Amino acid sequence: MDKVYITTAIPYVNGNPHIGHAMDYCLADVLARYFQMSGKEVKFQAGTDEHGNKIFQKAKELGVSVEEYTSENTEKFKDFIHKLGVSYTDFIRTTDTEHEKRCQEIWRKLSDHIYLAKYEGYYCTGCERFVTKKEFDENDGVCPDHQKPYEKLEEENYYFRIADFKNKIRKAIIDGEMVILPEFRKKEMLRLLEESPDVSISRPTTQLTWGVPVPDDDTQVMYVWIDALSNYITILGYPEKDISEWWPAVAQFVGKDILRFHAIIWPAMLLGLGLPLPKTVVSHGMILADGQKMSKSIGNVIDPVEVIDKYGLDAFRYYFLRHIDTFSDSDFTWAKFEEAYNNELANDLGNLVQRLATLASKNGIEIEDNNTRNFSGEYKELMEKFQFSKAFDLVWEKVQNLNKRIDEEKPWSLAKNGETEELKECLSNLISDLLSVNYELSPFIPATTEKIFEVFKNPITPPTTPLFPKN
RNA sequence: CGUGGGGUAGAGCAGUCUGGUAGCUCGUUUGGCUCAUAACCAAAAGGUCGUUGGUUCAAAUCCAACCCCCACAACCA
Repeated sequence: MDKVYITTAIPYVNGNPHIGHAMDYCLADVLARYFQMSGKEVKFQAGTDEHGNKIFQKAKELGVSVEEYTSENTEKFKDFIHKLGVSYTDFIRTTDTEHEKRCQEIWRKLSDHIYLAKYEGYYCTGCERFVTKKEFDENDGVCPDHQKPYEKLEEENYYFRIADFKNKIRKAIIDGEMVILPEFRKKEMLRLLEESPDVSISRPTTQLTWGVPVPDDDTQVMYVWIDALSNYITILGYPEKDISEWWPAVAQFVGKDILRFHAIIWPAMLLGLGLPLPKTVVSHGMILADGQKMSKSIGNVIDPVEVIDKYGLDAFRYYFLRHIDTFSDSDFTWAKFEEAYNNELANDLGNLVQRLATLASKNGIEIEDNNTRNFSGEYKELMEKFQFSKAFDLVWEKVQNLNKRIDEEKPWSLAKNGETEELKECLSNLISDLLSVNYELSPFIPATTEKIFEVFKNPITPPTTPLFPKN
């Protein structure tokens, strides 16, 4: 049996789960369910990124141990993932001991490409971070948040020599060995690749302690990259285990904001380890609130949990998988959401199920349905190109066509005229086609499609409460 | 000259690669149906395709210049 591996970006647990994380999970989940239904064995990773100063400080502020803090937050993310109905199979925390050990092994294996160098720059003791030259100039050398002049500071860091891999990465991207989606991001990445400097991958312990220690140097701790990115393979047991049955991943889902790390640093690491590159890196767009970027300060943040609590999980999945484009930025407003909910979920699909079930049950129709179901060619093609919103559109067209057909074939007239044979055939066909459509809807809105399959088991019984109630 | 995306009916978008009567959804108006969650179906109205110039028998689509909006620029998606 074919095996496929799908990954999601691991969120940094210093905040609450938000809509951006939800996108990652939903997209990956649709693909996972699709592959599962296609008879593949699926491994689906999810996890949390838990190291770094921000988390360390946050815990300190709250007066709890950092272990307690990260555990609590990880639970929040797990709850969130469950709430989204995500069918992940494996969960990783970067604080897992196994992960930390494996990370150190990975560091050792990459050591030919790692060097120690001095970094000199301007540093704000208030922010506890270096600022860019540009930022320094813009603020006239004084931190606007702390009203303190930046200090010139130098520190020693380990660097990972991206330059060693640039040619190979470029070639892999161009040849499609590692596909970057969407296409326009690929171009952007190729350009960024050319400019990519070697990347700093450690911090002195004087600055950062909450992280994986650098092997054989107790004055340095790993900075995010090797620690976080390696999760995709440490979860599979790398390096002790042979991961070739799962790796390379068929798809790695990331937000466009972190695509560059997954298209440059991550491939460089893999090449350094002698591992194949992921087959596809899928970058999804951002969700805008009424045309604007969501931000806490503007106060226009859409909380996915609120949407789910108000309208149900599948309504959420429906909107975000169909009306939010898979690749480019799309807009969310409550008005649009409600419109889609009422017109499409309730009127198109909910009502279709209701009217067909009622017609069948009133006329004592029994369904003989032992067809093996499968996905249409066009649907498969779109799904395998990760064009989920397009695939969803395609299926929805079929839903609407069924409503059309009912109107054309007028089963209620057949019943009135006592044309029982014709009636039976008409309804059986309609129901059978609905169930085929339902099958294709399953990766997107699994709970609803399960209910629909339930409705059309003999004896056919119309849902007692609407699938998508209005108000 | 930082990089990338975009400007097409009231709104949201497709069409641009591979030029050839401008399309979809919602909304609006009108008609039909009655199985259904006042749901469903049909039809109509509505656009100088950002601007200007060029290529062509023909341009939303190719070329050039310009205007406007948005995102990104080491992790507050």
